[in-house]
Amino acid sequence: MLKALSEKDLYEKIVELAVRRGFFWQSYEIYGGVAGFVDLGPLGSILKKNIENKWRQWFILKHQDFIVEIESPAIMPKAVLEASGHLEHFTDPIVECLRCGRKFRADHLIEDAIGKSVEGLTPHQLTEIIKENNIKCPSCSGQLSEVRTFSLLFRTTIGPYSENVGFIRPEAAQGMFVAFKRVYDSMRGRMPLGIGQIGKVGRNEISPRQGVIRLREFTIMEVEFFFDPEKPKCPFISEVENDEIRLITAENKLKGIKEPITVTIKGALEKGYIVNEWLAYFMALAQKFVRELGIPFNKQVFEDKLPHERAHYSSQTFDQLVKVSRWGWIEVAGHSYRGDYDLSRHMGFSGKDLTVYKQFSESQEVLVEEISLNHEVLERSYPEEYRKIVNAFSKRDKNIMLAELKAKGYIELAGKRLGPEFFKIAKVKKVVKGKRFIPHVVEPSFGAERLLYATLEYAYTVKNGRVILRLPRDIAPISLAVFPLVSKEPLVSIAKEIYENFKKEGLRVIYDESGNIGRRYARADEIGVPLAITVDYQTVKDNTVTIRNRDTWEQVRAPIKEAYVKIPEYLRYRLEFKDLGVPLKK
RNA sequence: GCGGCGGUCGUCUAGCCUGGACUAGGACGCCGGCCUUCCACGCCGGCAAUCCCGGGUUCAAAUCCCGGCCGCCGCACCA
Repeated sequence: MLKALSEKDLYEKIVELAVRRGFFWQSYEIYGGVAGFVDLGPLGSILKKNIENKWRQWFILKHQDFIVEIESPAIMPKAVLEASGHLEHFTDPIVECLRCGRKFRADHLIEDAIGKSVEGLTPHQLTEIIKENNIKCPSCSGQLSEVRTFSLLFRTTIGPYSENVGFIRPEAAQGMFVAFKRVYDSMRGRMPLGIGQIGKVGRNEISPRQGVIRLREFTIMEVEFFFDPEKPKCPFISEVENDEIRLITAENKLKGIKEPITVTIKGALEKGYIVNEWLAYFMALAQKFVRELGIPFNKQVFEDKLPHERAHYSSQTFDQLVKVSRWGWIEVAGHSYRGDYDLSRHMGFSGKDLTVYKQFSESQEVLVEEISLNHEVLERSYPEEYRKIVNAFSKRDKNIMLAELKAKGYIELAGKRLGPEFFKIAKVKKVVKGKRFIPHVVEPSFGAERLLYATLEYAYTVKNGRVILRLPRDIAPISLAVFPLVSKEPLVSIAKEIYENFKKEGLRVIYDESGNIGRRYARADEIGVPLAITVDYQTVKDNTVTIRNRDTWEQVRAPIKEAYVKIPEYLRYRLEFKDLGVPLKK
């Protein structure tokens, strides 16, 4: 234990390197810092953009005819988060012990004490239950405070009126649900349709203490994928069906088994471990994407979340976990089946039609839910407003009213909130040429900063006492270093010219002539520059340079002209190092 | 938010217990120069810390005391 405390762990080494070389550091340092916020430095911001671009390749560009990217605001009006359920569910009821000061989740505490579910009760009701049952602090038996709520949402106000409350979004998803109809229309009614977004989100964590791993403001990369629930098949599943993934199944978790099983995507679908093909497809892509960041398959696992562990909107969620040194398995992505929860809620709360229409090839008989008024109950309860209500009902869209009833538990007509008892819902057979439906949604959602950290951790290696960041060469923030062997003419001029030419090719390049060649290689290795070109005296004679491999320290010699063409190919993994030139004898 | 421990150049650290000789020392790094024909070489010079912030005790505070901030560990929390 003492040894563990005195020796630096990998996390500390990464943080030290990150701070020193400009990947990331704690924000607001000169004012003492604030927990849960980081700045990305010059190298970190490039690395993050490269990770984002790789995500883009895997999730957007690969499917660009039907998955598109948008940007929506980080600040949301209250109404959106009311509809999404975050205002209600993103809040924890908390009680404090008046004696020892410990804080507890009030609902958990009560459920433990009286063995009954108290889900959905107000803080006031919870306080009453605590009093009635004389529940005390489980730690010191002290008196408990009133129950209050702690919201993980960052609150602000919009404009000059303080009653106009807004929040920083806790996920990018809601912006995409709210904009669904616009995107759907601009994509000319494409179904299935994916909407992706990369953006900052905020969650006001109570006590984030895991550096870059647990942030109050971070970047999410997510796709909301909308499809017809009657056509849940993914046409690309054959591309990935033989891929193996490691799954911690719900079944095994309930038995207390936390070891993952290895199954093919096909097997996981057949056995019902994964409920939907699209979800499975995105999980397969997710695994490959993370693999390309340098995190091997056997350091990744998907954990099926049990109902009580899932977010309010989800009917199945897999956490995608990767192994890191200090904290073990951390979640880098969530893969959720959100069903029609979000669109239904927004339809009910906004009163806007968010269904899509599909036409049948020929008329079909379908079962349709139809809502009508329960006139008897209505007339008895509201004899005076009866006619007004009937009138209002007749003017409204019946599908939207159905959604409103499901989302809110009531429909507002002529100023009255009418619960389900005022309506009749019948399933009727109809012969129609098409129908409207609410798309279902599957969501792969990644945390960019966690991926960035994990990427650094897997890249970090030590060779001969020197640090080498073995970043995948297509995401390394700097692609190439150019050095004169010694800082003398004409080597310097030649090296600078080569440096300029690579910059013109659009590469991120560094030029360095300080110190000696060994030191320059070492500095480049430490920030993960995959290749280094060195101009030596032979360059003066025959226009060849040496190219050095960061990972092996091997060198090849090649004509400069060839290097301009081949190095970009190497960086895209289209060439291997040996293809760059002839091996150099030591 | 509670409890324990900690916070000194960019990084790692010496000093703190036992207040004064500290103008806060070193190493690495970084910058400039010399040297150098391939892996943190050598030499010279330089940059860099009002010792986390604020208050107190004292003739005197990096050092002792109190509060705050931040970090680590444990508890709680983590849709």
